Amino acid sequence: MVPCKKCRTAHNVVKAGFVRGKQRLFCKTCELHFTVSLPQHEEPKAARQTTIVDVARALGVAPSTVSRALNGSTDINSFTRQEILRVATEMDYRPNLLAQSLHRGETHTIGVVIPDIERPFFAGVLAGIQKVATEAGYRVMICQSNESHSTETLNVQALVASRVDGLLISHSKETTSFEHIKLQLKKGLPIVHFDRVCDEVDTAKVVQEDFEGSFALVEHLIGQGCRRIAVCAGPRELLISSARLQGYKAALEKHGIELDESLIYHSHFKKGEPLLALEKWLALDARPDGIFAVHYANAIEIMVELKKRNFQIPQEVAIVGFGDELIAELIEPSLTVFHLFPFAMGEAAASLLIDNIIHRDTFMASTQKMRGELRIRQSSLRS
Amino acid sequence: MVPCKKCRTAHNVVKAGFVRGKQRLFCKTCELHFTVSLPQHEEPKAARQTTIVDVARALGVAPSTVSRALNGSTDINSFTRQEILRVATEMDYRPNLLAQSLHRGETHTIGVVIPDIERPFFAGVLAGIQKVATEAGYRVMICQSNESHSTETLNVQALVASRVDGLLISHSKETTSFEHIKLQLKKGLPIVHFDRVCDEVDTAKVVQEDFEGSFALVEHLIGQGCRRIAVCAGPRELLISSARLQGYKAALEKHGIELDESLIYHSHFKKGEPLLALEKWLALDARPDGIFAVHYANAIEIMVELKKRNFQIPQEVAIVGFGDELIAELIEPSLTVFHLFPFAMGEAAASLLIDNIIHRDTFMASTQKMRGELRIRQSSLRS
DNA sequence: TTATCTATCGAAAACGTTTTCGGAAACGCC
DNA sequence: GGCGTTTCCGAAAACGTTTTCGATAGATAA
Repeated sequence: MVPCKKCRTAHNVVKAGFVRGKQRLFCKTCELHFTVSLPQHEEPKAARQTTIVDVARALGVAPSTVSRALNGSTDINSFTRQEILRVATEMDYRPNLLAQSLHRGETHTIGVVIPDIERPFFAGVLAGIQKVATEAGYRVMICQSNESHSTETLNVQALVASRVDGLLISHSKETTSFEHIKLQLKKGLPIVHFDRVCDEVDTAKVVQEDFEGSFALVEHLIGQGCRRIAVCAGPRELLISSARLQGYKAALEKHGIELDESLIYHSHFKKGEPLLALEKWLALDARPDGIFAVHYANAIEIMVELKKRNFQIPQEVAIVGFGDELIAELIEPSLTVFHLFPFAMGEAAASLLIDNIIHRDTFMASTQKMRGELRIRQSSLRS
Repeated sequence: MVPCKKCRTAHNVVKAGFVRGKQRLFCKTCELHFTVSLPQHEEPKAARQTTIVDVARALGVAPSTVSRALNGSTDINSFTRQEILRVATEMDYRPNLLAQSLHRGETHTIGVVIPDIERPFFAGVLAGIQKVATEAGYRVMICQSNESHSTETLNVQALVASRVDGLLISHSKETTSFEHIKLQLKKGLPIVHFDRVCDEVDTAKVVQEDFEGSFALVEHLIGQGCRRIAVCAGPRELLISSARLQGYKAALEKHGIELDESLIYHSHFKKGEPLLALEKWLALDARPDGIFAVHYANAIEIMVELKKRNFQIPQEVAIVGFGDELIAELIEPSLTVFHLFPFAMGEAAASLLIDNIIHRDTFMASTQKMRGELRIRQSSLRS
């Protein structure tokens, strides 16, 4: 019935069970097992991208020769090269980056993990990263941790699985353990921290003037006559929070103002939270005459609430915040801030990372501090 | 001197030139060319990721068997599977996504092209895209066109070169030719447009209520007694601009207000530009008593300028804008807007795309319109 | 027994590159 | 003409998977 695939005759072919739903046969002459494949209505095979092999075949040369022509190797006749390049463009050849990456062991892609892409600060950083990366021929893959430690860990794993050449990360505020970072670092993955860095590992870092900025803001408040300055601090776990709190304390100390723990409130950058702090402060016998929020958004929230309650700003309470956005300038009164340059931070971080990737062995981890600017506006100017 | 690589004797070996800097030799007995490679101080070979082959070797099975165990094939003994899984986790095996993608011809990655990541609207869309994509097991690669047509084209090419499985795109305002899109579409790449769509091609689209929202805003102004309503329109080239302008015109027409071309100004969403429009309008004999900006940021700019000049808002001039941000709520007077839901738009677009990718042949392109909301605030409320 | 069947596995091809190594031919020089 | 040289190119391996196809052993049915 069914002819053997080898001897083409059917007289010694017997059935031999089933495999994966198909009838199996055995030719006793050839001692060959085989299955009958139905004529299989041949698919029109959606037009593939042309490959190096296609180009080679079209010219009657070897794939390796085409590769040589494309990659500017010297080991090739210039006429041959020109012909190959001509045909390649003619056939609209585009190298398959996957195959290239697989072979070369590098993807020319960098991974970025940020807490929240919707925060203007991080969006700005991203834009800076994109710019530098693109110019250097790198692609960018972005993940959001949504301020969750477990998501952050998953993000890192996903990026590593995609074989990114390096990692840029700003930790979630939940993150207190850095095993996921240490693991990759041990495997040799270049990693650069920015903004919310981690001091447990030896990576290059880009940070803000957290201490200096806070110091400047608080000193400015003192200069305006404030003596009871409350602070809406950040999550205790974050390094940037404590650095900013240190700046606050240092400014007080310099000017001989005693620290009052009841004026310190640790928030989590969450909406509504600063109002709890405010409630607490307003209930004090001695109310604060100045408020410093380590996140400008918190400052704005507090200011809006104070305005609602008819407080005079800055006369009764002066307000300043860390970080800046258009809104801080447009709100009334406009908010005194320590202005940051997120775009520049992104550029710096990406530059460091790419440096680290390229000079993997000689690269020395360093910490770069981005300049910020004290921008004095109406919310604190008592003159 | 130097022994032949084959016969191991040196007595018939002669020099035969140089290749790539290395001495070349020829053994006349074996008729063999070969080069002498210096003992090459063996590199310690930076610890590779463990592969499927490593796992296979550790267990004495074939790589295909390991693959089967990992992929839940039925063609494997359950004990074997367990052993393989055990050893795989023990050796911390992670599949190489590059190799998988190369083989399967799909990357489980989607590409996104947006004009500007720093615009809160697009950041919101991105967040929505990320959420849906991640849940569906897709990674996201983002590019910015910076409102440049050529950059946009390069972005698309780069993403295609990275072999993304599909494309989400919101066009730059420069883009009037869509050849780069048509080309990829012809090659069978699933593409979904959002916000700034293009009606020349048959793709699935997600749009805002551009017409309806504008209509509602302008009708609201009319309801507040405005009769000379100026419009700060968008770039002529963008579909969303003309849709919004149509909404404006339709509202006027419905209420029997004659269209006055001198009240229409086409801006490019650029900072400072709306002020030129304002200048023009204030120079008119009959000044506008209402202003509609098709971009809320323009509305805010205009409002800030009018306040500087001591205009009464909304009494002398009422202002409304398309789109929303926290700043619109906090500025004084707060701005009446047509509120959008960028996150939801991102979710919808990503869902459509993934649908398109999975059901490539049966997928039918459709246009989905996102609901918006008229949010009436102080800048237009005269009562 | 013998013919068939099932369960389980390995070998090898394939995905699209790049790179290594050697072969063929032509060239130069005594 | 013999020797050393250079130029240009092809074959094949490698990157890490998945998939196809056939092989084998034991089980079952005839």
